Amino acid sequence: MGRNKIKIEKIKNNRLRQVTFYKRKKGLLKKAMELSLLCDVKVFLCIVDKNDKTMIFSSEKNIQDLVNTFIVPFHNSRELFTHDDVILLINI
Amino acid sequence: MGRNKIKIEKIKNNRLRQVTFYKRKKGLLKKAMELSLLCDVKVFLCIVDKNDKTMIFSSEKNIQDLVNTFIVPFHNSRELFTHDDVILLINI
DNA sequence: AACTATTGATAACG
DNA sequence: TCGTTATCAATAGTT
Repeated sequence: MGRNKIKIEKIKNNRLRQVTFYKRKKGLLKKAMELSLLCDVKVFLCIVDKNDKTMIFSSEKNIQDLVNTFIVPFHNSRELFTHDDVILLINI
Repeated sequence: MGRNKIKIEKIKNNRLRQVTFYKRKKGLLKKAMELSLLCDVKVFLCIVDKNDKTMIFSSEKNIQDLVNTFIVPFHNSRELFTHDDVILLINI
């Protein structure tokens, strides 16, 4: 989308990559929130940039709920996707 | 988007909610993958539905990287957003 | 599961 | 980091 279509690979230009990060992070955050509200599911999103600045979205307000829901079951989860898995799933 | 604009609140019709979940989960997964690739950042996404079925996307393939990156720093993260925070941020 | 009309997200620019 | 705009992408309702 936008003025041109871009390839999904690391954006080499530093400034451009930062701008895209700023915008898409916001977009992803919004989508995560919408999914949890619309579909009444729990969503946890964590983004870590190169400076180790960490951004977390959690649909669970209570910190203990958060740990119980997302951290504990993590070790025995049923679906774990990598980049390649997503590409297969989305049929790009 | 789509044929109509919808309110961001729990979809009451069960079948419709399931269909929307299927579509939007896929969309969110794609956006998460794209962000991590385009901007070279680490992304971790976890969705838990009402049946406790858990879906995880992680940009980190190595399980230890995953734990080090997303689980350990979680307890001292700098930005933690709730639904309301996102609404303020996105200016809906 | 497909289709498609329509809204939403965003690449380039400022 | 943020606003604007042209354009592509995601998806709500339909079939």
